[in-house]
Amino acid sequence: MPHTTLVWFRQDLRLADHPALTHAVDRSDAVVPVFIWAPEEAGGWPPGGAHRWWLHRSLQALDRSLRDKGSRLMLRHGPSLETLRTLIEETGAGAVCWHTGYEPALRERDARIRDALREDGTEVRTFEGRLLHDVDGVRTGSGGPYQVYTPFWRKLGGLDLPVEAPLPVPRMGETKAPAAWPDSLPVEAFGLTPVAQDGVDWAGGFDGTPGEAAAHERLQAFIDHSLIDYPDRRNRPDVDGSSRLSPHLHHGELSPRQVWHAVQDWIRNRPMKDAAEVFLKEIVWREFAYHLLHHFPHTPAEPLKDTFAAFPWEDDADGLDRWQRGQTGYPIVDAGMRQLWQTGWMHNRVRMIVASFLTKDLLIPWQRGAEWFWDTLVDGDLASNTMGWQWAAGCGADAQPFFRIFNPVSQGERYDPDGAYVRRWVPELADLPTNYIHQPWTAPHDVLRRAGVELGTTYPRPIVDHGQARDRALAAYETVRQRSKGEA
DNA sequence: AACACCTTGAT
DNA sequence: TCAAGGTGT
Repeated sequence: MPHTTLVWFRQDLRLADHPALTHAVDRSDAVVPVFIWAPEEAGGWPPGGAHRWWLHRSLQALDRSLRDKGSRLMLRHGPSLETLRTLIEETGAGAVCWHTGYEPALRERDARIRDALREDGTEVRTFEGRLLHDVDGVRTGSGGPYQVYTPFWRKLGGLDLPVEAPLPVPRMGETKAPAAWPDSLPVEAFGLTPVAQDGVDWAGGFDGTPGEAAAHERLQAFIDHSLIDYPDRRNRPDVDGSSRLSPHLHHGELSPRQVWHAVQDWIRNRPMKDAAEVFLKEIVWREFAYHLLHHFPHTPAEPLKDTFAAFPWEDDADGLDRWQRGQTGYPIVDAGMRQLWQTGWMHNRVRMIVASFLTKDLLIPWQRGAEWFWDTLVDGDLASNTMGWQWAAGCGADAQPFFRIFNPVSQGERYDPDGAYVRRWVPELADLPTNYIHQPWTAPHDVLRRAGVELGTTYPRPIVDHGQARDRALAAYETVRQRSKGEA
């Protein structure tokens, strides 16, 4: 039994259901929790701005929880291997443990660190703390990875997927503290909170409460009040029926095992399997995203379907800028992009609409959209972001067929029928009557005047005509479609 | 090898 | 009603 064990926290900023921490507490006299800030090791995907804002607060929350237990979180600035070695020397630790990561660059880094530490004579133990399934253990009949969701879901067992019970918070107590705590940086030293520019604080309106306690409150509130209506309300950005667990899951304040068991408990108490199944399928979509990232590690940058490597995308800098700023002239698109910028989060239905608009209406490469989301989402997750964008662009696993091009007007009318979502995020349109809220350019002059809207001045005219843009996208698709046929 | 199937749509 | 074509068994 090693005298002291380092627990290397990464995307698992919680105390409950933390196999690495539990192992360390069970198996050593002293436990030293550590978080290392080393963004340059992320292989071109360092945490984005909004993500860092969340991380800052989540680290504070974790440190508070640890202090309540007589422990504390050691904060250090990378590189990771050298930092761990320094901490081992300072604390006399004989072992290090952590949870497996799945981002390609971090996976390689972790393997290198594991080998180096073992050569030093340090015991290294890694645990599964992020997923419900074993990414190497789930294979198709022919031994390959899945590329279609439904067979993947069935293979896991659907609702009958066996999920181990989550672990309780380990009993730490003062007895597990080291004789002396090493030095730790203040979290402010990482510079994670965006600096206000021109008197405007970007993060001032960010949404959600980081930390393990808030994550559990959110989960319980969702199960108690929203789960039963989830199938109907999850697509409505105006009524907010989604779980909003994504940032908590991404940062590991909550584990998918905890979510799974909480929902299964809810099912047991009432015969409402269907609503729960729709939600748990979303949790398994997250598993699928990790399955894909693990087996196709090139996909954050390159399309999964290689015929799309030759797709005639257009690098339209002005179009990208207007999309990012929510100035496309399509209200549902602009509402989504402004919600994202102001709160660090966007409703999933709207994520699909804005992604379709960028890739189909503007023909801008999906990678530009993925990069923007990466920088602006508090839940930015390499696996989910990559899968989502490739799905929307039509070049990914189980993608929507390319010719399914979202119509931003009909999508707005269907999922924001009263225009409440648009009015909230595009306030310059707030006084427009509902029948014009999703297509202000069709409103008569006097209606616009009464609503205080002057197209081209207070709100932009559409930057593309959707009908023409749709034809252009289909023609562009035709070029790679012919190519793939010719090669076959 | 044949066959069923495939998250979220548009006209 | 239409829109391809691949995936997985």
